[in-house]
Amino acid sequence: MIQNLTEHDREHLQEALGKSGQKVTPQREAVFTVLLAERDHPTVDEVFQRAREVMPGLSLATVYNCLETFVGCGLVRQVNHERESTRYCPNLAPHAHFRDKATGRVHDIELPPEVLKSLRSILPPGFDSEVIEISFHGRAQAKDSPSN
Amino acid sequence: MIQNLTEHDREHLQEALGKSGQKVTPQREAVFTVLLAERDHPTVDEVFQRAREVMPGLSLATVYNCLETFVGCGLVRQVNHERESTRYCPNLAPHAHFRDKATGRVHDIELPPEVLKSLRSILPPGFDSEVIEISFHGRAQAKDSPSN
DNA sequence: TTGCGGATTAGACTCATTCTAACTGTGTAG
DNA sequence: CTACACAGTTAGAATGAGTCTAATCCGCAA
Repeated sequence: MIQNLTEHDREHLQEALGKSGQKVTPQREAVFTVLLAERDHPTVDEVFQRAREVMPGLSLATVYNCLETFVGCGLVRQVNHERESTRYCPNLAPHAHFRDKATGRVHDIELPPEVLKSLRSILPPGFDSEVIEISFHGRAQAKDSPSN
Repeated sequence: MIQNLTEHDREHLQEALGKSGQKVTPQREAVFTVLLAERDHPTVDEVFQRAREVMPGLSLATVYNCLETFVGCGLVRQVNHERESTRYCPNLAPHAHFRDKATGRVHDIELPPEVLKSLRSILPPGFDSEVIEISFHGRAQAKDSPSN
């Protein structure tokens, strides 16, 4: 079940929100509590359901707002970051992607075998990966090179 | 503009489709041609628009079908693989994610600094990345460890 | 009190994707 | 030749995550 925040966590919340000029509200506290209670990468809807157990009047929109706020002040990370349209590419060689924030363009980045190998090596025993997706997000000054 | 497929590419298409018991159709050819013509990681809708220039009657559903078929027989890769609900986690340390196909669960995988560094090193000059997302997809025999 | 502004709310809306049911065209058994 | 099967295609409806909007709430300052 959902416990209250520890003093430490409440301070953490307050400080992070304060830094970007925002306040602790009961709703934010509830959502944050849910996130800390069960660290299973919940979806927005799961957060909503769980938080409602404690605060029945809470609205879905508020959960979206809270999570956005938290991400904005670095309290929480989004896992499925890029939730845009799916894109396709015919480049089958192992490669990473780089999304240019400025242009929205996606560039292919070659992925040397040794890097791929070092990546695989970080998986604990018992984890068997078929697909690895790597995507960078940032800015590219590069000219319009033939991506892919 | 959209050229016809080279003989080589047509054979490639035919072979890949044939292997999984499917046929080359004019629509599939058109969609494949579009993918090869401009390798800019188009969205489904972009593929649709471009393919329509050549085949005006083509429907959006067919483009979805074709792309799914192509991915299924390994002709094409999906870039934005996981298009599920966005998930959130309060683990701010650099880490990768592992999605267990069987359970749908997401596990955090620790990301050692040297691996992170080697990843950054594959970026060509001019590419400046703020965020790196790494996600594995596969199966985990591991017990229900506190994913986080 | 009054008014302001940030936060919250319900519900409408958007938009990518999926589903459905009808239709087409080709191949094959009779 | 005929007809049945079946994969592929089609338009449009349905779904579902996420966003937007306009109304309301609430604490605080004048």
